[in-house]
Amino acid sequence: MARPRSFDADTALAAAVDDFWDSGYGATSTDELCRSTGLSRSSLYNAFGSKRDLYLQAILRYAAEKQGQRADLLATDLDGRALLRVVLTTVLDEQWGDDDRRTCLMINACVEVGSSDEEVRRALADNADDFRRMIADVVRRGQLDGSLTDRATADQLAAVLHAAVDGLQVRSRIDRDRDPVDDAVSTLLTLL
Amino acid sequence: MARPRSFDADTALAAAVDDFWDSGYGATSTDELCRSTGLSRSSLYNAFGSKRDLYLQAILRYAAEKQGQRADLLATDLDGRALLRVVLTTVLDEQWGDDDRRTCLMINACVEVGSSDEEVRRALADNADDFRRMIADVVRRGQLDGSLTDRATADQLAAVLHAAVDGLQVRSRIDRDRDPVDDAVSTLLTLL
DNA sequence: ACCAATCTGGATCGATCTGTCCAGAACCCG
DNA sequence: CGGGTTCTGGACAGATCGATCCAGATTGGT
Repeated sequence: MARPRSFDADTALAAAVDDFWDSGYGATSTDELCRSTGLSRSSLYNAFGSKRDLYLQAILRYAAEKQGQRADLLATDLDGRALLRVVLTTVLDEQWGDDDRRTCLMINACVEVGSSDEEVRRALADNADDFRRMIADVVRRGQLDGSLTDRATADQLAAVLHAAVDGLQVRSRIDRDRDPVDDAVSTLLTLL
Repeated sequence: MARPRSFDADTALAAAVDDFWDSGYGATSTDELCRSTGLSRSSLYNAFGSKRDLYLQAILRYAAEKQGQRADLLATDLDGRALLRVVLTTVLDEQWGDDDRRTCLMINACVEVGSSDEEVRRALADNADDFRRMIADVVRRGQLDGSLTDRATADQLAAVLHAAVDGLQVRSRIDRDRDPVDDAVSTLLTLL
């Protein structure tokens, strides 16, 4: 047909994810996106449409990757309580392992764009639902094996756990010491 | 001495708070700040220094106002559990009453600037500490009057509650229906 | 080998950004 | 009432923004 692309679109998208994750949507310039992806402006716009379209695709890619990681975690044979602790600490490990202690890109997007872009909002809501479903699966496992409370349904507990881990990520942005965050996870688990 | 100011600095600062709250630091232009405050560029820069300085002052003003509101809540004579529910729902009422369902300016600032500005970071951390202290006071009241669990210390429970309410605010940015958020508050209270 | 189609580099556009600067207006004090 | 000081409006500077456009390079199909 014609001249083929000299770059891999998904590799470029991965670089864009990192940019948006670092700086958010507004503060990431198209120049920076060209630099990090290695594409010229023409190629960038030709491949992804606009900065906003690229942002949406970056969010979808990030969400898909997260969903895969969650499936991996569920494949272990830990009891419910132990697995729940792994789930919570894994999220925080990722954040504290990063120099800038970035919050999950989804949280950043919730705060920055919120409901102002319906497609983005839907992507964020879908991802949040997936994450809560995964947490609910873990809680259900714990309720069945007796390691977690059944004073509330798995879905109800998952909503609380999801909120708590998101809030702890926000806190981790400004805390210097991780101990209080880990303590909060332990306290939360003692309540379950 | 000389010509006096033709505007009230705190009124202007209040307008700036609203701008930054609406759009964050980066997406709020100095033109918009001039428009909402009614000041010319000269007056704005003369009074507040720079956009970044104005942002810091806006955050400090917002934090001071929040701290006053918290003191008011503590002055009621509800039992600990009832007061805790009021505290949590008050935060969410404020958000859901807003058309854009803005998250607390402090959360926005945590996500957007994080630790990249040490003065801002300190202001955010101080405010978070204040809020947690207030929650701990409420929990302590509930532990003394027997309406709340003492399976963990008040400080430990406050850390969990603070994280949860922050996470629920993030969720509220993209949820269309408030019920799941209220349900999460109820579930959280059943665990205490 | 040549045509048609796509991709790419880079210049460029118009808008917008933060911050500065200066001339003149407004005021207090003596 | 006048002098010295501060405030104010608006023009301006210099940089950067997202997006477009076009000429030329590169390819597959015939």
